[in-house]
Amino acid sequence: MSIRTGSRESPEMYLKSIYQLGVGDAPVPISTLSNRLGISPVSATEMIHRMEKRRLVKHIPYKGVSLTKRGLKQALAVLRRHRLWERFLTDRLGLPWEQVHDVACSLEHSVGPEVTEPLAADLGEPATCPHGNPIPTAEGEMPSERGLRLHELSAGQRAVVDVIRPENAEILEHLASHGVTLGAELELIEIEPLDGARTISVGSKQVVIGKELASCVVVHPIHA
Amino acid sequence: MSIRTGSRESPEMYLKSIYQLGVGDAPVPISTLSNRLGISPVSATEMIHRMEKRRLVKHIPYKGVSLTKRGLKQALAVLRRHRLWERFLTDRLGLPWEQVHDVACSLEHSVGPEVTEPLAADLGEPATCPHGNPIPTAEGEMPSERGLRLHELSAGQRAVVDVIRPENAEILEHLASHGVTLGAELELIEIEPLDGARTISVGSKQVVIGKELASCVVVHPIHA
DNA sequence: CTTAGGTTTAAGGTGTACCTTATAATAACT
DNA sequence: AGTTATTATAAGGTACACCTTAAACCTAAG
Repeated sequence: MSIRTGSRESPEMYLKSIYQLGVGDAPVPISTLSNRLGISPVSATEMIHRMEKRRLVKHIPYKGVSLTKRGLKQALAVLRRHRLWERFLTDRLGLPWEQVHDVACSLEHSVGPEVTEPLAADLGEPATCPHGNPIPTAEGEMPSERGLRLHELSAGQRAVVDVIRPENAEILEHLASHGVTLGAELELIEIEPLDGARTISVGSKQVVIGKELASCVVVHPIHA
Repeated sequence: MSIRTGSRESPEMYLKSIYQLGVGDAPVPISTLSNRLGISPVSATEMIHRMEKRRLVKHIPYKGVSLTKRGLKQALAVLRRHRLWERFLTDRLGLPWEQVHDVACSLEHSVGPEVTEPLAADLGEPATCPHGNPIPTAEGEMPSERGLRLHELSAGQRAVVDVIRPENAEILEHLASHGVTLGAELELIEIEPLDGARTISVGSKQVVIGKELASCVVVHPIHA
């Protein structure tokens, strides 16, 4: 009847964020991190120090943070749990696409492999979360997830939507309302000068989305 | 991307324990509570004070704690989540009977009705947890759970096991290894003097279990 | 009615995870 | 090289949930 959960909650969020913000092996600036987590830079620095003592991250002053081998392993484990729970919530409970992310965020810290592995089995060892992101393997391998971003397309190119990231309810709803959903086929019509907003055609409609938003959409090009 | 879970974890454990330790409307002594939770009486008193401010419990000094209407409602909600997760873990993931309690203990604090109600639906609105305990309704009603305890039987009486409580892995495993499982039919053979250990026959075997342990087993008598 | 034992309050501490304000150090740009 | 902006550290605080030790208090039992 122990009561302690041993608040591994926050550090896990840091790990996940560092992993997701990291491009290649470049260290993630603490400001970027604190920004994403909605935490003051000072507090984030403190936390990073604590995590460094536990050998989860390496901090290069004035450069940023990167994950150690241990940290990476743990980050991928959290990510796996997160995405499996998302699948569970949509596939088994029928919760809507846009809502599952937040719920999965609280579930991901609550259980270990003794639950997530049977869960993965029950779900049929899915390869991706409902938003199309790949699920790390139980062994801690991340399937390559390099795709083209919508804003990297050039005018006239056709492509299919693979992933939408980050899994923010607002973003997901907005894109969905414009017809940009997983598997949707689209064509890039025009790139606006200055702002770089993209005009794309989806189905029979034409919609305009900003460059930032476009960069949330991962696609693979198809031959027109 | 909020990071705060708003540690409702511990208070919820207190609520659950108070509910489960409470017999009728008698207040639960803080020592009993602190004992169950493995926490010092001083700390428990502190927590009770905090919870009193939030109008979750009423503390009568030197008597004990009882739940307010709000506290009761919340306790039953936690219990519902707990027992639904237990069902999920056994029915859907095939985890063993004796292990699901601890896992459910961490899951029960992570999600609200937006998840547990669809979960209940998916599980077929079960009425009891895998250990036989009744699941409170979504409206916060607790189905009556008064049964006879094994130690209340007299020699010669036959009965069927309905519930085992508390859901402690050690207890569950020990009883199971003696053939005392849900639905098992048993007969009380003899009550040992002084200690009050019970000799019972289960299946074709005779086993002896202590009085304390016997009180964990809820049964309903049958006509021999 | 007194006293032993359980209960409560008080006082001081720990560790985690956040906050603000202010100062120091560095990097990067002109 | 000097200034600016970012980044880090220092100092002091809050809140939660636990801890110990010690003193005050009540209750119930002899």
